[in-house]
Amino acid sequence: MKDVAEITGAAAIFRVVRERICTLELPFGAVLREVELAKEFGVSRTPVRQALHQLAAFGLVETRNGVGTLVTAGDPDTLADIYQLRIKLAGLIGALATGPCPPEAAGMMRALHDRITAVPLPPGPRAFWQFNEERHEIVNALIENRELRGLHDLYYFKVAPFWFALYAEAPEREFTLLEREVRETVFWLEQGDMRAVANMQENHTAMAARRVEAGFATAEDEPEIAH
Amino acid sequence: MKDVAEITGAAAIFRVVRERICTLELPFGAVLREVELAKEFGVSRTPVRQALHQLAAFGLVETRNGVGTLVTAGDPDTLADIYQLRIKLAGLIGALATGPCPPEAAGMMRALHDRITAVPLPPGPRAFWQFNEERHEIVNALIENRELRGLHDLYYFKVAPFWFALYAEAPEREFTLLEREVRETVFWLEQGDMRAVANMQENHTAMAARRVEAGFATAEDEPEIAH
DNA sequence: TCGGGTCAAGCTGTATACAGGTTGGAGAGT
DNA sequence: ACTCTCCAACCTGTATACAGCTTGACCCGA
Repeated sequence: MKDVAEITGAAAIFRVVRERICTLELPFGAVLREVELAKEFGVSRTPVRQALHQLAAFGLVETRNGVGTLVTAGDPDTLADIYQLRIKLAGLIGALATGPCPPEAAGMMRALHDRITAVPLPPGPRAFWQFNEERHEIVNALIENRELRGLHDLYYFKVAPFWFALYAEAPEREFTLLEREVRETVFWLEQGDMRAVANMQENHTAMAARRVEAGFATAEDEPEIAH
Repeated sequence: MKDVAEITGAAAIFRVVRERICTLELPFGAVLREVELAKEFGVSRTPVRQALHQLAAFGLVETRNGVGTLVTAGDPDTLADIYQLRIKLAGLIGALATGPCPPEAAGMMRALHDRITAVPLPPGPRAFWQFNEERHEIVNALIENRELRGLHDLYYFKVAPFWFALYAEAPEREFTLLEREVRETVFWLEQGDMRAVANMQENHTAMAARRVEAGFATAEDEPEIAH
């Protein structure tokens, strides 16, 4: 009756809404109404509320009584805090790594790289997002410490909307950087050096942080639309 | 009508249940029933469910359909992962510290130390818990990075039940160690050295991890009750 | 005596009805 | 033309009713 891989109500809604936020399909400040989502997913408000509350607990949305659920717009300070921590978390991947990385990861990452280089330039935002999503999942699965794995995943989605916004500014630059990151990751995975993979993640995250913060600063200087 | 400091329904229930778990008032495997909590707090099941789902998202409880909500019993591997990460998070406090610590923190910690040394030995588990809770809150408030602050707080409650179990084994030892930790913290806070405070936190957390894991190992060796 | 099937009690998951809060606009007064 | 007031529409928060699942006890048969 149902799809094989279908997840139970609230979790599915959680994922879908999270992806919409991360891909800016729901931009900062967008309002989510429980009844609309309930209709869309064919359920009552109850599971929808569950998903939204969980998103709120993770800081991606903010619920206001009588108004709705708003996609959280990060101020520059918060953004800096998030990226600072995310960089350190990437470093911890190496610090908490005990052995060499499993060999199948290199193959998966190489397959991803092949698909990235095969795609006609420039790919659409959707393809760009999915490439990075896949990269993230492969790397994330390598983290042995379950708690760190959860945190690394959590903060990936927390910075994702800011990072994804860069693609609209400079698609070819961001795509080139993604290809480079995947290529370097393939190299170190084939060496089996988990520490190096982590260091590289740390570097690329730090670079992304600088680009995002620079973009944020210029965006702040621009006059507001319809002010 | 209501208490001044009263928090809105679900958040209050969340805190109360969390504290009960951390103080082992609700031991591992204990079942929570929504209707019971609803009666106790004088609300319907709805806010109770909200609180329990949030606790589940943080890994402190586990909800099973048709059964109830069970307090999560950590296996040794999970416990090791949690402590490993918590130690690293303590280290990050120093790594992300930018300036000297605010002077009022030293005064608060010293006042706490005075109360600890003034209490007749040995204090009850409740007093022991509250002393540590207060120590944690003072230190946690010093963390500048909001994200790290949230994580440090989260993992404090995640290891709390395991750590608190040590008190039943050796109250005087644990109390002495707590007094020592607070005393050392006062010293470094008065020096204004945030890095040193963080290093000390890291060391004390690592020591606690060893004691907890040792206690866990012996507990595993013992025959199960009513096996 | 033991093993298996059945069922009822009790729990969580979901849907719906109601209460409380917020907001934007209509309309009267200046 | 402007401002203030008020209110109706709409949204979330809460309570309650119903559906589905789990489990342990009871009972029957071998």
